[in-house]
Amino acid sequence: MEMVSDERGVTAAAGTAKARIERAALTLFVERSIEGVSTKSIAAQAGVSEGLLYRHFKSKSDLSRTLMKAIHDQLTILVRAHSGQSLEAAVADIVRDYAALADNDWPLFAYHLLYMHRFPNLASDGPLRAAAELVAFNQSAGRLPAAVAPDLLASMALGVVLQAAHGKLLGANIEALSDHIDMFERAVMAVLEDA
Amino acid sequence: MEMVSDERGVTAAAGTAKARIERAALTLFVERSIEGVSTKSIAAQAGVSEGLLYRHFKSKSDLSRTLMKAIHDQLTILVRAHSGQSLEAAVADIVRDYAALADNDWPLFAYHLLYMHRFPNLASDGPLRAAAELVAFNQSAGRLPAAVAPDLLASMALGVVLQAAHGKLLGANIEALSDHIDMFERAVMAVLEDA
DNA sequence: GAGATATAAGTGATTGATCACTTATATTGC
DNA sequence: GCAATATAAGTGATCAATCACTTATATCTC
Repeated sequence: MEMVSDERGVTAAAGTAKARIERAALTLFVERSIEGVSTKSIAAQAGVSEGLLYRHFKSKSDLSRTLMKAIHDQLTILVRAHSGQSLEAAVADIVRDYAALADNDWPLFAYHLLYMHRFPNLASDGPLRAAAELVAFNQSAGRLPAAVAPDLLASMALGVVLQAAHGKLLGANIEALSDHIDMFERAVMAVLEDA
Repeated sequence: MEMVSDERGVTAAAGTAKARIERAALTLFVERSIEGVSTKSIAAQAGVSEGLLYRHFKSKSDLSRTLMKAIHDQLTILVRAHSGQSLEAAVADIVRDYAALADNDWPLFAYHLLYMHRFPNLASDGPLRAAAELVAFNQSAGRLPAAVAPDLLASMALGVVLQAAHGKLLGANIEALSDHIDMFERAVMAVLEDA
């Protein structure tokens, strides 16, 4: 059973009813907010009955949490994957992978961008925490000024990329984030070193 | 009739039923999302009847839009107010005022941070647009590199501060944004000049 | 491998609760 | 005594979730 994580599915096998439900929910949640979307409309968009939704998820809240955990864990792994390199290389890789993920599955990325704050339980181990650890390591190695709290500095650095993504949400003329990764990398490094 | 914009009211006179409704709505919207809050619960939190809500606002949607326009316009004016100075001075003033507004009325600021994307009609004239114009002016004057799209660069610069605010929402150890304005200013300038 | 039995996938009608909003009535300040 | 301000009691619609039931797919027994 092939596991995918692209336009066709989040964690379930592509094409299955469960994957169609997840994709429909994701799209509608981003368009109209989580609470603003009914289980009936999710089922209609997925082309399944409303009852089936409850065979695969115990509640609408379970569905929304499952989707968030999928992208949240994906982003966390993405940040941690580049910890064993020089800071410049790590930042370049993380920025590139962030942009690629956003471009390859914008609804999933936008879902995390918009609604992560509704899942505070997940925040204790997420991409922000992973980035803060990367900052702290480079501070203790003397490669970054140690005066700033690591999680705050990580927030500011990530904010450069995330707010550009937010601009795309609001209709700014940004097609693909990947078109700007060199600039993002320079800006992130500038924040880390000059703040 | 005194107009206020602090913990006790957004645009209405302090202490009036209308102001209490606005403040209750704001608090609940930030806690539970706009669609996740009922008119009944807003009225209960404000200590008024549900019907009274409809004497002051024609709908729940009107109420949420009124609140958003209030903070949106306030932020726009804040950015435009500092356009006639040197770039360094403008950035310092804007960062200071942003942080002060966030600290003085966190629910109102958080409301803008969280739900602005649900009001795309307002985006054409907002703080992001005002910041983009400031960037464009400094680019044409040769004080900033002209290679980057102004709205994208403005997004990235604002993102430094806004993502720090987001960190506070997720429970990071940030008490007051105003405690970090010098660092924010340095980071914003670094993004603008090095990106 | 055929028949029997179990399990998973799927349906759509229905539930009580809650939704945004309205109407009829009361109270207030001048 | 009259507006303006407020309230409580409603309205039909829609909500998330569950229900009894059907169909398809395994798994087991011999």
